[in-house]
Amino acid sequence: MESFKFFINNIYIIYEKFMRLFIMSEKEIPKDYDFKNEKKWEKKWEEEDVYKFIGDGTRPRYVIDTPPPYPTGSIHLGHVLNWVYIDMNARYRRLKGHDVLFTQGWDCHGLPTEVKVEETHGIKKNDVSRAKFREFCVELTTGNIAKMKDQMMSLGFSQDWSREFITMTPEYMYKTQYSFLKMYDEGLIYQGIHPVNWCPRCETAIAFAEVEYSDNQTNLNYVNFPPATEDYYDDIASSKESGKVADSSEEGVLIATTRPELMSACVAVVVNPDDERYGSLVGSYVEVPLSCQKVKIIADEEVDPEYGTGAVMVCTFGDKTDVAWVNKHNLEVIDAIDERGILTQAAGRYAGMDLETCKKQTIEDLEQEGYLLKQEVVDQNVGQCWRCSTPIEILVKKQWFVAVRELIDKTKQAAEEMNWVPEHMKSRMINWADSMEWDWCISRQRIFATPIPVWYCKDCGKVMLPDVEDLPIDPTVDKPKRACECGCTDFIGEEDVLDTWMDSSISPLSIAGWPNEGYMDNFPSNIRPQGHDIIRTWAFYTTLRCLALEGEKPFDDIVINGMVFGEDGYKMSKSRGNVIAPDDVISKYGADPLRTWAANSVPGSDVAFDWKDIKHGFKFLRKFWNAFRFISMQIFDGEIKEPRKYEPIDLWILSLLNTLNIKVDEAFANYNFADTINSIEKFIWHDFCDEYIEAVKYRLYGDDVSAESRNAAKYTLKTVVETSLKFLAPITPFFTEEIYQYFSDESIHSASWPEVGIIDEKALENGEIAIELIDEVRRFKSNSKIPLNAPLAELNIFTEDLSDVFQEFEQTIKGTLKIENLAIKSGKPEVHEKIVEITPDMAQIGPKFKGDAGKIIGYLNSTPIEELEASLVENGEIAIGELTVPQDMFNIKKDIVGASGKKVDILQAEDLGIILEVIR
RNA sequence: GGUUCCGUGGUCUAGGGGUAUGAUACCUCGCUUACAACGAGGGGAUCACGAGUUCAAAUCUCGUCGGAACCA
Repeated sequence: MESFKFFINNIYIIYEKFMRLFIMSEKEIPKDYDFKNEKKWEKKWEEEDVYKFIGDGTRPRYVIDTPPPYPTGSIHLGHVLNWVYIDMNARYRRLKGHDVLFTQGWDCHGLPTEVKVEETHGIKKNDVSRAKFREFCVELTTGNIAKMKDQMMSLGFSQDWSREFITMTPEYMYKTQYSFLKMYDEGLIYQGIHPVNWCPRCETAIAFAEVEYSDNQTNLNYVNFPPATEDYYDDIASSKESGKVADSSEEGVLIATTRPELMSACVAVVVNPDDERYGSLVGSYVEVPLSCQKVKIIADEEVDPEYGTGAVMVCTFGDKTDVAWVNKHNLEVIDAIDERGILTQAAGRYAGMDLETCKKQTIEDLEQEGYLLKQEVVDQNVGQCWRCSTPIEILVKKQWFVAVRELIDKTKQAAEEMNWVPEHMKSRMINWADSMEWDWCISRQRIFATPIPVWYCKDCGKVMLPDVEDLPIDPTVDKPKRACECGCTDFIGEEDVLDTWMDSSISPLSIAGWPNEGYMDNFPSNIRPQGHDIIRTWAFYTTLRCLALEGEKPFDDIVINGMVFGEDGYKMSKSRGNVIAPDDVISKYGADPLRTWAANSVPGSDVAFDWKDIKHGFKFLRKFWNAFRFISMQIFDGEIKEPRKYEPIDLWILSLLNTLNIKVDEAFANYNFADTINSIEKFIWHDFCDEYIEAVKYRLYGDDVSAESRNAAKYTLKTVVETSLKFLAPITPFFTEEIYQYFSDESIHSASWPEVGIIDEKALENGEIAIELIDEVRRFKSNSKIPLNAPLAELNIFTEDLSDVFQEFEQTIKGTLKIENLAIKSGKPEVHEKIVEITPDMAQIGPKFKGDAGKIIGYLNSTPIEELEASLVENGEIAIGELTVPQDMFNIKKDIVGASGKKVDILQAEDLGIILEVIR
């Protein structure tokens, strides 16, 4: 019976133990931080609508003009850098009590999507109807957006997705087309001709970025342009009609050209204004050989007098300088080449030839008719089509334009009014605005884009616009509601579409709800975050458009992020093969370490990706986790009250914590992101973990510690962790949420920025001194191979002026270092000091002795140290000739030599000016 | 070709008139009732080069060389 009772009893004890273990384990913190939990928090935030913009004006608004990326289907590290800045900013503002409008847009339209669709469906865009082709594009884009949205969420970006905007939707097209009509009405949009880069083989316009340059050699032809006789011509028409042709042998101006085949499109001859050879000829006329039009000789600094003859013919369009000259001097335009690279009727007898044949024939004719004087071989840099290497031509095409030049001054003014971070980025936009020579060509010969909302009357060609209430329209499908003024009811719909920058350059308006009433509440945006690569596009166009449409600058602050470089030091790009996918990083380390990498940078500076930075961020979070796990064993096991009395070391760490609060707050507000993460890291890792936790361990589990002191330690630990989590929350939202959930049911991202509590200057200063002393003794233990937790019999601190401080921290010093007897004494232990090094303190000596400073340095270097020491000991100064330098202008390093009878270790803490005597 | 920025231990970086901060890597030592993926210590930089201003230059000025981004 007894044994049964014993058995039952035992069972009960085991059961009880098991239950305690079970209950404990529920509360127990996992040994390692598991970043796979990120998914869990993502869901929680979404379900709780943590990022919803309220917009009722009860809280100050903070509106972010988020970049709408191009939906390629995957985000890259450049996006990560840009969006981490945005997200930190958004989260910081929410903590500070703002109602944050942070949404996400998608800039859908563009050539790459069209190309991709052609690839995947095995078609050319004209093989199917425009509607069908667009449908394919929308389908592809919709899928890509979904993928990128997922990736953004896995990075913890806190957009309010209920306000997402997509530029290919009818709602957005309405806004883009409305903006077109509004600017057209104000005369800021017009139709005109414009030079474009053209590949005659592919028969398509190509962007400057698609032009490849190649070096080769060609002939420079010296051609005589004889003087023109005024009455031979009617305007610039050929003199041939009158049958009178200038004499080829009569000396006019000798032109050097590599492109004689374009002579029929020659509209002027240009010389340098300072070129004495031609000074008297400027303003007079010469006749172009063969095609016989009369052209004027004009002057321009751009002409290099050293090249060729110093006289250049301008034609439509041999190269980019021709375009510049035609514009600048308002010259005629002659289309001599067609879209296939064939000479037109304008080329007279050469019409129908291809360029190469024409060139050959022209040279032959020039020679025969006595115009060609000389040929020489020169190096040439030819622009070629990147796909087929055909030399590109510059053709003129009818296009739609925004009258940029009318708005330049206003745009510059607006740029001046914005707060640029960093400041120097402003000059990029100002310089760009100043260099604007051509208006903004907004028409594109594509399909997947916002249609240009105009029709042309079939009879009179007049432009017909839709009514606003009918927008959005597709003029290739929809018809005008009215007849043309001329009575005609037949119209041709514009097939060209709008440049995609026409969509994205109204983002701050669109985000604000424009053009609906009330948009002014959310416009201008508080902040525009973007990369420096698109200052000349997105920042410039947005500013221009918001000024044109609503007469206001689009945003107050513009924060510029740098480019992301690969580990090889070059900008990340597929062609270079140095790309790291964000997903690779996330699957190995989680999103937070990637975010700390991005955060550890400053606006405007390019950032190199490096795995070791990711690992470093990961290690920091693990360190924080371990600290939390350690203190969790202390702070969750009973009631902790706000203490009435703190120990001095508590006041030290709390004062540091509150100083950090101010610093991080300012750093976030000023976009000094590297400052935020670095100062938090330094505080947590070194001040808190390495110093404070070590210094309070004895209070947590020592036997002879008062309940009051123990409680104060626990309360301080809890306060530091809970508070610093909030500083870190904008940077590492997942990690901080995970820990915060042990303190609160609420999300940390719904919390408020912590109040700044006590900052006790004296505690900061004295705590620093005490910590230094503790470090000194710990180093001693470490160097002497004494375990850090082994007791020391005696420590005597010899100090002249710090005895109060050490008295104050006596318990902490004793407890942390396990010292049995601690004494604070004045004077010195029975040892003596010897000066081993004297160096001048230039910060003092320089300003005082000026030109004589060199003498002092020389004297110190050339005089034996014993002599210097003797002088200092005797007089407290060193005399050098007529100069007298007091002791405090030197940095003096001393050694302690000899000791008393007792076996002691002597330590010097030079910075504190104290001597420690340790007895083991 | 133009505009803007940048050259600081092996690598990355802070600072921006008084010889230099931190990280990382490396070497040595140590398992300390959270963390060895940790802690302590150590070596390692004439701050790209040349000239100028100054008592004093990594720092200011000019030039040279090199790199990057954007634009043409």
